[in-house]
Amino acid sequence: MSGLRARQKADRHRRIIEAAAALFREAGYEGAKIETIAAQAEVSIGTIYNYYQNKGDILGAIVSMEVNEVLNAGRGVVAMPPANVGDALDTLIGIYIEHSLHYLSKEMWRQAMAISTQLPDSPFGQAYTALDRSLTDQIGALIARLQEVGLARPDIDGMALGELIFNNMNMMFIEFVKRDAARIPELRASIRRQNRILVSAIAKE
Amino acid sequence: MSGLRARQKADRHRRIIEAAAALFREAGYEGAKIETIAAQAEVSIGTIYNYYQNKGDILGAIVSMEVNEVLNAGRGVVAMPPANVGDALDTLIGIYIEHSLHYLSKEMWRQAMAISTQLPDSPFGQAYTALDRSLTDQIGALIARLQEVGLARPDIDGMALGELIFNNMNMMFIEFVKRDAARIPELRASIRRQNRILVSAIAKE
DNA sequence: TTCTAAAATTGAGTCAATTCTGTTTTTATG
DNA sequence: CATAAAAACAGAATTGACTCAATTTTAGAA
Repeated sequence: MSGLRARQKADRHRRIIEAAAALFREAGYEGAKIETIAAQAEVSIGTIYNYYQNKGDILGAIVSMEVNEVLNAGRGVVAMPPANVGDALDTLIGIYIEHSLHYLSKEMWRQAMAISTQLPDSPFGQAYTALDRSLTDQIGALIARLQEVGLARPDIDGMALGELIFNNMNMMFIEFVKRDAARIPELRASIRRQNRILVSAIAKE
Repeated sequence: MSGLRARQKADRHRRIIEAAAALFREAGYEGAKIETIAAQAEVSIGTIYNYYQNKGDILGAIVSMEVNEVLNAGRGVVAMPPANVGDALDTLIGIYIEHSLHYLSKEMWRQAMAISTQLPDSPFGQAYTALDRSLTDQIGALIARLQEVGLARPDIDGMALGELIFNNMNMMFIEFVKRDAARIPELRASIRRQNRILVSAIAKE
């Protein structure tokens, strides 16, 4: 029985997120004042803090939506991977990266990453760590799949390899969002170059 | 002719850093108020901001000292590496990690990392990126050294491999400082496990 | 020694996130 | 319905990083 209270709650959540997302994009995370978000969402400052522990958690909610979309898109690749290790990795990573700036600007990513290390125990901090874990697992699942279909050597520690690939990709992505001038094609090329070492070590000849 | 002014300047720098380092350790980065640092260092708030652009830059100065020490210690390993690829990497990385909590608490690391992604163009942001680069280069130099002495295959892209190893280590370290309960031996073991994949791919049989 | 411009210091004031407390709204109960 | 407890709201007050205009100190020329 979704009462009035529950409906109003969902509605306010939505309004706050929409107002924040718009403002973050327009004015940047730092430039967006809670006061303005509150006005835009037609709630008071106090209410925002009733819904989110701090400004970072609002951004966190937006980031989570983005990453979950990416994870969904990745499932397709794991289910039917391209027919060689190099392309399979490149395709999956490509999905992650190409998607990354859909809803979030680089500045928003920088803030999100910063908050997740700064406050690892806040709701968003924990959520972000979980999202990273999911991405790592998805890469691990791809490796496992490639081993199943006989494209990758079965004696490789798939889990460790998944972590290695994710960690490298993630660091490269962090450097990418840190430089506004950095471009996606160059990022992908760098990651491919590094993965080549791994690919040659694990692909069945 | 180091005049009075230059001497006072150096002295104030030192006092600010010492006061800040003590307070960051005691009260944590967030818990340390600029006001308190100023009082402890016997300068005014304004003076602190004359010496450092913001609170993060003070922490940055401390982090830089730490990392530079680590880089120095690493030089020895690169000059005379252990006689196989696995041990060589483990020794160098061991130096980095074992040193890491000498002056800096995990909380201080978290803040430093956060600031470096949040404000990549601030003095500290740029310095931090440069330090990462130096560490990457040092790992690259170790690989090159191992190739020279015939322990590693010469056809490997040493630069790309250095980045890969650093990026993975760094992400593992980030996760390490995010969890207060995480311990150094487990961190080293995880990194070793991941590097094993690489070692088997690049060591000359 | 005296004087002046440049450099450095000072701390009260500004700004924006977050907290806190009193008020209003909703729900459940008789 | 009436009402009391619980939940949510509002916005003024607090807090702490950072700024800036006024003041003090230093360097070095006359």
